[in-house]
Parts: sequence; structure tokens; C-alpha cells
Amino acid sequence: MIIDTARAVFAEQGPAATLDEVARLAGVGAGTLYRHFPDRDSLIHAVLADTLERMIALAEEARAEETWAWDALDHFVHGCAGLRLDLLVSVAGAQVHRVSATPEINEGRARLLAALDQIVHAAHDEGALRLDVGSGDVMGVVGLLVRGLPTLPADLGDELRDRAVRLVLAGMRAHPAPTPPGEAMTAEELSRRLAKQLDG
Amino acid sequence: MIIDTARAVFAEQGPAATLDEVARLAGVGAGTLYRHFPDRDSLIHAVLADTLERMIALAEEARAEETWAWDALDHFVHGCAGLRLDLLVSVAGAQVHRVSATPEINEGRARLLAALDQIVHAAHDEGALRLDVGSGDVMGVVGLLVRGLPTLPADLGDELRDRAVRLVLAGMRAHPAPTPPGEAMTAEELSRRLAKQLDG
Amino acid sequence: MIIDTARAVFAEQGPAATLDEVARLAGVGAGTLYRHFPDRDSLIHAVLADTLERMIALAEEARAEETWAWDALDHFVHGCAGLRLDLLVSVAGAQVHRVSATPEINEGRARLLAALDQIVHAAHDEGALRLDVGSGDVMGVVGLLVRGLPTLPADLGDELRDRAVRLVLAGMRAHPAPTPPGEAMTAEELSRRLAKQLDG
Amino acid sequence: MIIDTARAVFAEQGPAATLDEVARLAGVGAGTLYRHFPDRDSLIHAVLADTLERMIALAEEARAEETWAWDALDHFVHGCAGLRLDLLVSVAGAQVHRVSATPEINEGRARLLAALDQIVHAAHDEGALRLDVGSGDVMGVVGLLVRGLPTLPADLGDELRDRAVRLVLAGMRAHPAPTPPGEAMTAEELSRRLAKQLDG
DNA sequence: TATGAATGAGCGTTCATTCAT
DNA sequence: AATGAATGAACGCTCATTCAT
Repeated sequence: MIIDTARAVFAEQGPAATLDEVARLAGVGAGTLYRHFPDRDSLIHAVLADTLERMIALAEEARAEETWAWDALDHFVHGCAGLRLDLLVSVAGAQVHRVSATPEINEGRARLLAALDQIVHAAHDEGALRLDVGSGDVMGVVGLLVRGLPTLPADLGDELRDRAVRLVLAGMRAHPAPTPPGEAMTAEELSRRLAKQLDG
Repeated sequence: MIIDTARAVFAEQGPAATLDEVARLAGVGAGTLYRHFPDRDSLIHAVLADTLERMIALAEEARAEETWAWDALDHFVHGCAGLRLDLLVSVAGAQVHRVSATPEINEGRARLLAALDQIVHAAHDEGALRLDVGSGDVMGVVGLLVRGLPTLPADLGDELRDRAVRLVLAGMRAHPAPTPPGEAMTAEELSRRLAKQLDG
Repeated sequence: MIIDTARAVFAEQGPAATLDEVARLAGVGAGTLYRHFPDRDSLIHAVLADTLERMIALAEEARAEETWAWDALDHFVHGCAGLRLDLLVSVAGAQVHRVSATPEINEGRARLLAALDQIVHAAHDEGALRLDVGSGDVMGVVGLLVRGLPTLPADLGDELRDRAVRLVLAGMRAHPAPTPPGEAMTAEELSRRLAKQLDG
Repeated sequence: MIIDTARAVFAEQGPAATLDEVARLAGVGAGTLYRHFPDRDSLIHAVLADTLERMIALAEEARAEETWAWDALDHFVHGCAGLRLDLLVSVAGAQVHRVSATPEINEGRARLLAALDQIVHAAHDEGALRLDVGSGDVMGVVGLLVRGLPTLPADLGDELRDRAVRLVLAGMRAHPAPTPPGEAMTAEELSRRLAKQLDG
């Protein structure tokens, strides 16, 4: 699937990835890629739309699988982090205003927000989510946190992101922080692991 | 100053900005830019180093101006958001491993972590910061949150980021959430403001 | 008919027309076009051969319908101008040496020259055509004049071409110019009509 | 000079010539060509403008060097044929409406028509040029005849064009044809020479 | 030292041609 | 036989980098 390959290539190689590379890894000719996606924006649009669908599915899955709404929220936010949307967002960067102003994207966004809204309202009713935190906040936080930290080695970036996700969920909790993030990530630890990157 | 122009151009035009554009806006010839920064990595390195200096200065300023360590932490995190590091990080993306593996950058990172460590330890001693949150967590959160949300109109992105920053600070707080982020950003509000973007 | 479509497309869109466009307008798939004409030269060859047939038919019609050979010559030359061979010739351009070196094209040319020769000899016998003008001259003049003037609006180009055709026929006439081209096309008139083009 | 090379390449290789080929033959890099002429239209425009200048200079030269206005007219028309505008016109084809709708081109056309008008009026006064032939006719005829006959070998095409030019001048002459084009180009002669093309 | 024109490798894109259905 | 999606070579064009002035 070209879209999956595109997502992977953008995530791996960054915004500078060439579409020829996408075509090659997808196992098709360059012409075939361009037949399906006449220009770069078109491909980005398709990846964005596909990503929205995955997020919607994730929200519905979270609601269905978890008993408590708070757990569904936790499931959704951690799940988004696992989608590796990372560099896609930055790839989209410049083009995204143009690209995302389509009925398809907007309709997808609306569906996602609706699905998330149910979770958020239920979590409010449970008394687990602060009433001054809305579904817009959840989306904003997801948009910021699901990205990786490209300046860091992947595993360290993933760990820091998971800790940040837990912290923000703790901040959203109506009552005293229920999800301690474990051992503190100290400056010594961070320095030590960055040093390994330079050696490796 | 070429470095400031470069930061501004990358922030405005995204990763696709050409160095010719940087030179033009800086009011110098392309040759002059290359005299100072022999290649693209060199310019990115200079911007990263300059950014580190600003963050270090911000940490020291926060420590000096605030009485309570918790307030200094808040000052620092919110201040980083104001540096508009946004797109710089994504620009750096692919090149950054190469670029950031220099003595200058590493020494700067060490100085920043040291300055931040003082704030974090003091906040621990105050009892305001959860003991399981370290300076590495603060740096990770800053790295994730200072970026904008390129898919959203700038003012909405800024507001969501500020709310996320407050939430994460609330999650770091040792005792029940001290900084309520005000009114919830509901799905309705988010949808309404996104709709305005499409109309405008 | 693919050949007619090809002639029309080349005449309308110029040499840059794609064969996909020809296939689309002819209402067939690209594969079908290539089944009939294995490559671009093959299609051009077919259009050239078809055009030759039309010119031969025109020469024979002129001979049959006109009492005087001079009138038949006039009929043929003006008739060629109406075939809209225009851009075809320029399309052929680069490929034409290769393409026209086939028995079919050469045999067609020979038949056309033979038909024209009869007209020319009869016109010599009538005393209407200068003896120093041969059928080769007629073919050459036709080849030059049937093309349009692409830099001009179509109607003005057509009018100038018709006037040029009349002038050259006048020059071929054995005795003083028998076919005055009417009012002179003055520079003022030409400028005025070109100005209209820019306005419209 | 890139413009001269472009004219030559278009004349030699036809409309399909690549701009890289133009650059290569001009002895510059592709980038240099694109610096001077940002797109294909821009290069065509420059060649058109340059050609207009040459025609204007030719009209003025003809007027200055010839005693009789008729001879100046003859000089101009034959001179244009020597400019090898040939394929340029067909290259321009599709693009030319866009390209020629510029102040520079229009001003050049006006100057050319003015220069030609003087010759035409003087030739009218001499009694040598038919009064029903204007400068617009001369321009139209030039536009049609200066082109080569791409379907023929170059030398044969040149000869037929020269004969056509003489015929049209004869047709413009107020009194009986003054410029016999020599021996008739017979069908036999034409066939014989075309046969040589196939052998060679 | 500063300049900006020249360079040319490399990318996005097109389209003549093929081939599985 | 007809189709139209897939192919990939080739072209127009860009832009990081160099160098003569």
C-alpha cells in the first residue's frame, strides 16, 4: 500500500524524503505513484485522511474495550503515541493548510472530535477528568505529544514522550495524580544516555 | 544577523526554505552566507547553538527573578514556548544527529541541564515538584511542547499549546493541581474555530 | 476514426499533443491506439498518407469540375488551403524524413504529382500559366501557403493566407494579373486587427 | 549567445528540442539558461523579440541600399527568407499567443510595420507595386514563405521557397511579371530529386 | 572580503509504450 | 480485440555550492 509506505518513509527519512524513494519502497514505478497521487500534496492529503481514520478507530476501540471512561482516555492518548505520526506532521507543515482544507479532512476531524467527546463527557461524569479540560485539550495535547523528539535517539525520545504523556494525563486528573511516572528522569541519566549516542 | 534571519525564515517558511532566501532576507549575497556557514548543516548548527544559549539564559533569568523554585520552573517552561523554536526542530530533523554531535552543542546541553537541575532540585526541596519528575522530564516536555501545531491557525495552536503546558505543569505538581487552565476547550469550541479558518 | 481525430488534435493543440489525448478524444483506450499504430511515427505516417489521398482526390475533382485548366489550378490551390493541413506539417517536422521515406508515401506523392501535372500541362497549353512555372512549383507553393499563421488570430491568418494564395496565382499567370486580391491589406488595417486580438 | 543558439537548435532539431540541448550547445549550464530565461516561453519570447529586431534592421537596410522602392521590397522579402526563421514559427505555435501579447513584441511589430509601410508607399508611388497590395500583405506573405518545407531535403526546400517568393513578388508587380523564376520546376525534376533523398 | 552569476546533480513530473485482464 | 493501469526513461526546473570579479 503506497499510503503506508509513504507514512513509513516520511517517519524514517524525514521531510526530505523523495517520492521516488516512496515509490521504490512501495514496489511500484514512479509513474504509478503519480497516477494515484498527482502531486506531493495529494499524497500527503491521503496520508492525513488515513491517519484520521486510524485515530477514529482508536477512539472507538478505546471506548469499547475499557470499562472506565478515564481508562479509555488513557488508552486513546497512549495509542495515538503509538501511531508514529511523528514526522508526518512536520512533513505536512508548510503544505498542510492547503491540504487539510478539504471536505474529507474536515468531516474526518468532526467525526474524531465527536468520538472523543463521548469519552471526555463520560470521564467528566465519572469525576475522573477535570471539568476544565475538554476534548479540544485532548486533541491539542495529542497533536503535540505524539511526535517524536528528532534530536534524540529513538528509544530515549520514546521514553521521554511516554513520561510526558503520563504527566499530562496526571495533570488532567480531577483528583491527586493517579499515575506516577515511575523513577525521575534525572539530568545525570539524560546526559549519560546522550553520551552513549555520541559514542555509538 | 544571519542566524536570526535563518531562524525566522525556517519558522515562517518551513523546512523547504532555500538558503538563497535566507541570504536575501539577511541582506547579503549567497557567497557571504557560505563564507560564514560553509554548508547547510553549519548554519543549522549555529542556530541550534544560539537557541541553546537563549534557553540557558532563560533558565538563569527564571532562577534569579522568581522567589519560589516552582515559579522559576513555570517561568522557564512557559518562556521556552515563547522562543518560537517551532519549526526549527523539524527543520533540523534529518540533519540533527550529525549536526548536534559536536563539542559545542554538547557542552551547551550540559550547561542547560545544570541550570535546570538547580531549579528542579530546589523545587523538590520546596515540596512543590513531584519527586518522580526530573530535569530530564522537563527538557523532554519542553522539546515536545514548544513546537507549534502546524495544522492549526497560529492563534489557536498557541492557545492549545499554552493549555497543554499548564496541564503538564499541573501533572508535575506534588499536590493537587494548582494551576487550573480555565475554561475547558470543548469540541464545539475547537470545531467553531477551525471552521473560521476555512472561511477566512 | 483515429486518423481524423489525430489530425484534429494536432491541428488544435499543436505538436505537443499527447497520444493519450488523441486516444481519449477518439473514444478508444490507449492500448487500442497502439494496436493500430505501434508508435508515434506510425500514426503520423497514417495521417500523412491520408492527407495525400485527399489532395489527390482534390486534384482530380478540380480537373473534372472546371472547364479551364487555369480554373482547375486555382480550384486545387485554394482547396488545399481549406484542408487545414496547418500544424500537421509542423508536427511532422523532426520525424518526417524517416516517416515519409516509405513506398506508400512515395507512391502517393507520385500519383499526386501526376494528377497535378495534367492540370499544369493543360494550363500551359491554354496559355494561361507561365511556361517557367511547373507542377513542382505548384506543390512547393501549396506546401508553404496551406499552413496557417499561428502568431495571428485564426480569421486574420486565414484572410492573409487567401490573399497570399491569390498573389502567387497572379504571379503564375502568363498574362497580366487576372485576379486582383481586392482592397489592399494596409499596415493600419493589420495593426487595428492585431490590437483587437489583444483586447479580446 | 543563448538566443542565437536557441534559434539554431529550434531550426535544426524542430520543436522537440530540449532546453538542455540548447544550454549544452550554448556552452552554459542548464541553470544559467534558466537564470536568464525562467521558462520555455521566456526563451521563445526572447527569440521572437530578437527576430523582430533583425527584420526591422533588414527593412531599414533595404530602404537605404536600394535606389528603387521595388528593389527594396524585393531585398526585404528575400532577406527575410535568409533569416532562417523556419521552425521557430512552428516552435512558437501553441505558446505564441501568450508569448507575443507583450508590450515589447507589439511595439516591435508596430516599428516593423512602419518601416515596411514606407517601402510599400514608395513602391506604390513608383507605380511598381499593385495598389491593391499593402504592407499587411507583404508581412503575411513573409510569414508564410520564410518557413522551410520540413518534409523536403533542405536544399530542395530552399529552392522551392525561393521560387515561390519570386512568384509572389511577380504577382505583386503592377505590370507584367518582371522576374521570371527561370526554368520550371517540373514534376519529373521534383520526383527525381525526392528519389535522391531516399537513396541518400 | 563581499558579491551574485554560473554550475550541474538531482528531483518532481510527464507520457510513450507495454501487458495483464 | 479492447482496455487502461503500470512502467520507467527522459525532461524541465531548482537550488546548494563554487568562483571570477
